[in-house]
Amino acid sequence: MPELPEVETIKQDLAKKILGKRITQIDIGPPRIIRKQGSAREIKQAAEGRLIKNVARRGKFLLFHLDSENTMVLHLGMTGQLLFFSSETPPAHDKHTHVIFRFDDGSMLFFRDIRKFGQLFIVPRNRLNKELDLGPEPLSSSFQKRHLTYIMSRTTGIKQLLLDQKRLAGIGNIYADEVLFDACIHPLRPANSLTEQEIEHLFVSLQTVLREAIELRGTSISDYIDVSGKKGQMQNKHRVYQKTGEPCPRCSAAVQRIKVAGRGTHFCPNCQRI
DNA sequence: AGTACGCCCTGGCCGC
DNA sequence: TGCGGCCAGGGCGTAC
Repeated sequence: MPELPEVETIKQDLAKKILGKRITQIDIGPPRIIRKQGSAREIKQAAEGRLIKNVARRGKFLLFHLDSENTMVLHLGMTGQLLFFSSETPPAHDKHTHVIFRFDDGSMLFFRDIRKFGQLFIVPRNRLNKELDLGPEPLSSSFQKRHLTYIMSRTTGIKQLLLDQKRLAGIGNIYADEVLFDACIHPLRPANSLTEQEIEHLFVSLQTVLREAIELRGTSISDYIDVSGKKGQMQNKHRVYQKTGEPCPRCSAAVQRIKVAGRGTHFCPNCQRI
């Protein structure tokens, strides 16, 4: 599932490929990738003929700033993929390809999404923050420990809080488990029960785990691939996610799996005490 | 306002 | 071998 590191990898690759190009045509298939925020016609109307001025990321959202007052926003959901094809490489387009962006140099961008949890919509740039309604970026240079302390000042379980995009942007199920393991914090701990040292540790773990994941170009467990179709390597560095029963790399205790907020949650019962 | 839960969707896996 | 049933989960709508 694409989380912050995967979307960041896609963003960086995509910027090199489509920055400054003009969208000549957008073909949108029948599935409801389009949902509420605007019909297919509205998206075509707003984006066709426009230049890609910038490719950015906010949380798990990809942002395509157009040469107008609008930004085209894409969320990859659980199984979304963006595949770039230069004009020389004829693409293999299948039943899971829901949107095709064509550019003025003949290149194309395919949006595939098996489970159709993805979203595509247009937002006027001045309403973007309000529409997305996201917490701070954990890797932003302006994100400081005191911000994390503030986020943690509630009784909600720590994992549930990390997954709440309104509190902190970009963390999904995989990195929530990996970050909490790195910080030696039990996923069910009430957020406001963390000590100063634990918040410090969590703050550092957020940076290290997410940065390493970006360096390794993300986690490819189920469907994630980059814009060239290549897998990331971070799954090889996972220490607890989907390692139920395997020895903890720190203490060799068996990794446990529980359900938290409806999500499979993996942790070391010895290193991460309640 | 905060929280809990069902729903969307498909492929993969399990058991019979 | 085939097939029904269940599971994975990000985000949103609904209920409390």
